[in-house]
Amino acid sequence: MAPNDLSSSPVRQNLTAEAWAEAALEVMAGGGVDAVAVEPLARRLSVTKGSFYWHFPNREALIKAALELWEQHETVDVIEGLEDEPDPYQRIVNLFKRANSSYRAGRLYLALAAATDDVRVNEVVQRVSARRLAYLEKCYRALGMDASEAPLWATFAYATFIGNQQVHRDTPHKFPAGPKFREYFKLMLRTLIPRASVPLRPMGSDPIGPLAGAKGSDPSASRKTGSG
Amino acid sequence: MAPNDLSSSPVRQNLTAEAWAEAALEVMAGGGVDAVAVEPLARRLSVTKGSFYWHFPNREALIKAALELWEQHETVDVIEGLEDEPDPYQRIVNLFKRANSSYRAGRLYLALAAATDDVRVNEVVQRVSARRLAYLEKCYRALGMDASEAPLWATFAYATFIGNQQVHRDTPHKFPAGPKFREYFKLMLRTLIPRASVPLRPMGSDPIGPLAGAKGSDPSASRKTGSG
DNA sequence: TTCGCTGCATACGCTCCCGTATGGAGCCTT
DNA sequence: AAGGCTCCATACGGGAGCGTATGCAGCGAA
Repeated sequence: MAPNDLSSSPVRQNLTAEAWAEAALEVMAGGGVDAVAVEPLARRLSVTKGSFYWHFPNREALIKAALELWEQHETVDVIEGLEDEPDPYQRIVNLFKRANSSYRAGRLYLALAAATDDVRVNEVVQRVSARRLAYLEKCYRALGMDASEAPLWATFAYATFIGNQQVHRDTPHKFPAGPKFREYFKLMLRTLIPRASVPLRPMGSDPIGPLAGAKGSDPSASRKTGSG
Repeated sequence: MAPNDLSSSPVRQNLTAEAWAEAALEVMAGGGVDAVAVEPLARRLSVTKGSFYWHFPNREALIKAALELWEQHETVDVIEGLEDEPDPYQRIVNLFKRANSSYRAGRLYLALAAATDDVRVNEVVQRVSARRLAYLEKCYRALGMDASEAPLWATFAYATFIGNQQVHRDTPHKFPAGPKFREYFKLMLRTLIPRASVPLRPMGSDPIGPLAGAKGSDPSASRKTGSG
């Protein structure tokens, strides 16, 4: 007996706490931490508050869980996937590619970082930002820079990462798209990765690659690609 | 209960609508547009809602007025003060100095730009951002760049402006301060203003100047200023 | 079948905020 | 001094969201 098909029937959803946290991150990307409300989130998930208060003691716990989930996404998924690359130059290139491809993740960071008043958010954002900066500094040191130069270049490069996401979000039609983006990308690489001091690798041709997110991230890129 | 003992204290404040808008911008810098609430704002100004609804028809009008005030601050005060400088190189330098000095204004921009959901805010932010980009592009063209190069360099430089504010806010203790900031500043100038193509002016020594905001903007900078 | 646990629904009181209505004190005019 | 205008206080109704209490269906175990 009991041939209950849980997969097709919407009766039993069995929402996990992580599903609530993911949904919280979703709305955080649009309105920041203050946008996380229990009842609207429950409506969004087609349940009621009763479900929420079973998984979480209160709204505060949801925010905490969401931030922890975000920090884990940012560190484990992003940084750890880059350690394989042995060439420090290519590591920075990969960082650039990631920074410009994950449009949604960038929006989440910007939305979270904007909550200046919230102490909980600030701590997480600070850790994430500091980790990125430290990783970039390590890359620049691997390129041959000393301890006084590397932090400056790391800050410079990271500021450009973040700033690109900001400009891309604030004025999408002004941000380089399509072939112009490839030009822009190469310009940033030439400028932000000085290889004059210690030329570890020649790298003459094109180190960029397919640029996965450069097309799908900007919808406006399709209308003005008539440059042949 | 007729005689109120408020006679000695400032009974008559005569709050203007602009004062309300300024106060709204104040809280926007910390929590974005959603943080603008009438009653808390009234308590902040030591009045009641009765005052607010005399100057504004509703909360929406306050937000509209605050955004208009902000846009005016951003365009009139910031851009117009730079047109005097004839040298395009020095104009960009001045832009850098402003971007790194007005810490509070930077926070306001970041907080406003984070409200992705709000259409009213997006329009204003887009105009402000586009104006800055256009101005920077004009500067680069004045340096001798053609119409294909200048937008890329303008975007590059502007992204670095914004990114610096973001990094400075998110990880203040990691951002270069004091003498390191001067180094960082010169590094950005060298990198972001290519003068190799058309050297309009020699500019040998130090074009930076006092850097007014570099000290007061970062509280952590006071502990490492061992030169005085 | 009965029991007990899980996962969620329903209902309620509370707080905060918005917007309106109304009154009233101060000041200015005539 | 009497009326009118300005600016704000007070009081009220309504809605949205938080947290709690309680009910209730499903499912496994005995």
